[in-house]
Amino acid sequence: MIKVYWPDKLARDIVGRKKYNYLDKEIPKIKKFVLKSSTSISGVPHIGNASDVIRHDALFRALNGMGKPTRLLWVAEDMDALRKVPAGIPPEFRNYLGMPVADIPWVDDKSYSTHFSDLFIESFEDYGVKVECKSTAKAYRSGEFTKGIKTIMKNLDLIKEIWNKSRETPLPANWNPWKPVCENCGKIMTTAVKGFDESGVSYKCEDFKFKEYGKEAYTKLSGCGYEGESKFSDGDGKLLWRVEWGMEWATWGVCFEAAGKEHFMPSSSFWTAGEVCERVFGWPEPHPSENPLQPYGYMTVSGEKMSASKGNVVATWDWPKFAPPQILRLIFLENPRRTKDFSYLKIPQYVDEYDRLQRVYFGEEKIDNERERENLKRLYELIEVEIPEKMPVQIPFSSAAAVSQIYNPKESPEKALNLARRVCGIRKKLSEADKKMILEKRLIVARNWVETYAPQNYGIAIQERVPAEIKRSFSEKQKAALRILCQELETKEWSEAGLENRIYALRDEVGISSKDLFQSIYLALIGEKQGIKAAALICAIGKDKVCGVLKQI
RNA sequence: GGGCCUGUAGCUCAGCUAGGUAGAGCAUCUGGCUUUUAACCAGGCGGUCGGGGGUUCGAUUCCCUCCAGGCCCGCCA
Repeated sequence: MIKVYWPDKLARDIVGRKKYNYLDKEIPKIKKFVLKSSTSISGVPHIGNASDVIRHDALFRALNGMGKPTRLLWVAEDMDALRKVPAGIPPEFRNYLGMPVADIPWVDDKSYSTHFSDLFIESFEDYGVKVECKSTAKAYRSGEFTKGIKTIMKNLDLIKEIWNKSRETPLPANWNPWKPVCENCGKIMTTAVKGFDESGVSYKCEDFKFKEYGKEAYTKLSGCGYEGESKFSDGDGKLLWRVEWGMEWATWGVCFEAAGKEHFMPSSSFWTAGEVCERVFGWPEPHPSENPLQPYGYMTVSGEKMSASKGNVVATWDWPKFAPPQILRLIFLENPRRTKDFSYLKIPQYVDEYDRLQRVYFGEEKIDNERERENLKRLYELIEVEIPEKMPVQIPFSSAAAVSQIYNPKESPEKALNLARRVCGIRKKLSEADKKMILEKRLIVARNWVETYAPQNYGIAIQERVPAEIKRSFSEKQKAALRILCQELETKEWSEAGLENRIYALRDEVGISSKDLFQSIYLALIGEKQGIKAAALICAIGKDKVCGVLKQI
């Protein structure tokens, strides 16, 4: 029996679901399975935001794999107000607090939210994610939600009954879930509804106090005092969250949407929205309850939640510059319910894991246990951006990092490629496609990683002074070889290839083993028993520095 | 104070929803590699499965409890 990877299992659960959860009836046959992922655009969309999209995409692939017609929606929650100016955004944006992010000007014709959501959407391609993009602001204003809003307004008593289940104080008699945008000042947080009928509400723009994320004190937002009316059919406003969520599901026919754990607390939004979805709209709430994916945990960086307002974020479009996008998919698809603490130093290890999965997939690495093998192959399919036709050439990330420091792949691509080939013992001739892949997907990426996130001189740190115990450990032959090497470096100009030949010849002249010779070179220069291509290393460090070290022997 | 999730080798994880004397990769270590010495090959080290109870012939797997970590607990989305 082959164990089914969680997206496949979840996909089967979704397809096999029979009944409503609040209504005693059967779910009609579903023609198209709609998955929804959404992101609130409070600032720079970061890799933590991508987790929701990537996990839904895995499920999307699983359903497609079952031959089920499926749509994957991604929704920008851009009718939501800006509640805090995130780190990295000019402080003047304080003036826009309380306005829908879709209405805040950026540069050119872009709004604050389209600026960020466009960048986010463009970056989806790097991760192999294809989605249909939606925006709540557009949906409200284009009339896409008008029918849903009307249904809500016809069923206010029922909605109050549902919502009151999770409240201590019941909603007041004149309560209405519509939140208008102030026609005068453009804020949505400051509008207080004063009355309503079946076509709209009347409101006054009043001062509003709220807590900014991470702050104890209340922030006061000034209302402009304007009194006006907001018609539901104009869509210049939004429904309160719990109601909005349920209405979205019904409007778009959503079968599944995972969300962060805060939505799944008892009496939290998922449950209210679900009941609204079924009892008000008659659409089955998206596959709820315990499942392998939800509620999912967030990504933390050194123990802190990654969030736009804290500023400890990596933008989704920056990640591929220093790590393969498949790695991010891997991190999010493994153990999805667990909170992930991330560190840049773990990247080489994750890349090794990815490479291994690729080898297993192409049968280059044998896994005896059939179940495990199938599992790993499936995981590879789900994390790969585009599955290659045949097994690609692999360069371990740590080797790539070392090579990229000796020859900067951006400045001398041919030299870096050559060295990488020799370091990794690749004999076959590389095709142009191989070269491009190794250069762009590995060497340049590794170099960026080293420059930005890795310890200085990752792997090729030359030691200024040779420690006494290392000197003492050298045999007479080793010392002799190093002295000769030093002398010849000083008196002659060497090419890398020439130097390599000379080192091997030296081995025979002095009469020591390759191991002893190479070990002494590496121990003297970098304090390690092994190292990368001695000749290349010496050339990269420069003969002056090398001789400075070797003279100490 | 309450709720939910998580806790398996140094690291990342599998196994746990049909309970049967602990698994993988990476790292580390050892050996091999006479122009592939950070590649590659062979091998070793490494965990009383967070602690304690219980059910059972037998529990990492089921139940209870404690501990630790994460997240959440607003007429915010």
